Amino acid sequence: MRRTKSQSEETRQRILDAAEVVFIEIGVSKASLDRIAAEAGVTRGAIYWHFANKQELLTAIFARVYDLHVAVLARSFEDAVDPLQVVLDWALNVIELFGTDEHTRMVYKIIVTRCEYLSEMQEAFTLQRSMHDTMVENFRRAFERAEQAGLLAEGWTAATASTTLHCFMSGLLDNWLRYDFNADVAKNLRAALLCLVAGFRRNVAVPVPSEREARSQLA
Amino acid sequence: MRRTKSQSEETRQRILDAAEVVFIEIGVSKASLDRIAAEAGVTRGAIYWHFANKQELLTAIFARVYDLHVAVLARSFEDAVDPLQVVLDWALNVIELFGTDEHTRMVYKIIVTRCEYLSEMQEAFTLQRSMHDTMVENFRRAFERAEQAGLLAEGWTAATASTTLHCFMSGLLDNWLRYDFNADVAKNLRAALLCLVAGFRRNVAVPVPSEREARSQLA
DNA sequence: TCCTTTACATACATCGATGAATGTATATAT
DNA sequence: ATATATACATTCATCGATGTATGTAAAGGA
Repeated sequence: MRRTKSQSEETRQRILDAAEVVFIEIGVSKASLDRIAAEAGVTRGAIYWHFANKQELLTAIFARVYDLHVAVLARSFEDAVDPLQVVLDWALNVIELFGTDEHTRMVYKIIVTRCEYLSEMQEAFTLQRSMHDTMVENFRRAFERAEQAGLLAEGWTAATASTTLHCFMSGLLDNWLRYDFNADVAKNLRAALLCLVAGFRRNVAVPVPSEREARSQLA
Repeated sequence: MRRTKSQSEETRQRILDAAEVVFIEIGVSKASLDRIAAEAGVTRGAIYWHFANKQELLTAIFARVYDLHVAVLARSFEDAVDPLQVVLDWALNVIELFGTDEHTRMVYKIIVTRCEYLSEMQEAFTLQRSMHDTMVENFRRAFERAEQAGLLAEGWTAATASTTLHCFMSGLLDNWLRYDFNADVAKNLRAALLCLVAGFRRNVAVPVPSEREARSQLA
């Protein structure tokens, strides 16, 4: 029995949901389209109707969260007065994105721990690359502005501060997704981030902002 | 023609080398034993003689660097006077391990980017787990000692400092292996680490130690 | 109303990889 | 010197997964 257009879109979404689940469960390489179809309550025929192959299915999973993803990454970066505050806000935004959206978490968990990072997958990894590249570029620009404005604490340069925060964020996400952090750990991570960024700032007495303050400045 | 014992061991090592190369090249899941055998200049028969299957071959690759790995991780941690210096030294040791030993780099690159991190692989991931767990535990203990000794700078707690450094190191290694850092980047990473750890210390004027100083204290 | 297209399900052919079975020449123990 | 275990190479059977081809019932346009 043929479905209506909206039913078809439902089927497509169910397939994507099922693929996420199965990929997480047994990894991308071992996940057969048959297994994914069973999880979605359809047959392989349905999958081949909506997607050319497993590769395209994987790409589609990533594409589904891409817009939300880009929206967070692209938040204003140039016009703000205090570059260190901007950097902090941006990092908090990323953490909040991962804390809020389960699809984002599942997709990144798949990228980080459930598939192999090969050049042939280039297209599928656009999501991860854009995230990484945006992070590196944003941090570099902001910390250079901070350095020129004399905002950086003794010892730090734009390069070292940028590298430090970038590695911190990468490791944070990697650990989060690899070991399934709970809410407590996430809270601790935010606290650590606040300390870290505060430490970049010159002449701070006890400047660690409370989380409420930090979040109010996001609004 | 049957080989002598030492020849046999040579063959085994050649298979392990070949497996590393092929795993890096096309990923663990797509790597067939046939391809690995060809790379090693033997047939699948030789591989099945030395290893039960691909899984065991993977485990053997990891086991080959395990001793070196453990030796670095286990370096003295309790008896040193300055816990922050201990933490720095330990982190520098890890960086040096990865900078020096190519097998370690390849093995970790395989773990991070060329295979799927599933529970069934538990045994194979002992290496990575021990590294991670040791890191977390060592950092936690050292920073707690530092906190009790009043060594931590304003704003930092043992928990946040430990988390920060742990995430930094995870992200550092992840980026290193994922994007094949060159020597320049590695130098920048060491500089960033020195700044970061210096920032953990209370009442520092401009205490960022030169790299030479830091390394001399390792000896 | 009829025709075409859609949205799948079903059936089929193929292929690569695995693992086991077997073959074989030689090192090594006795 | 002979026997046996070793260190592979070769062959074979099997199996799961893929992709395609075909079937089909209903949706939607004319």
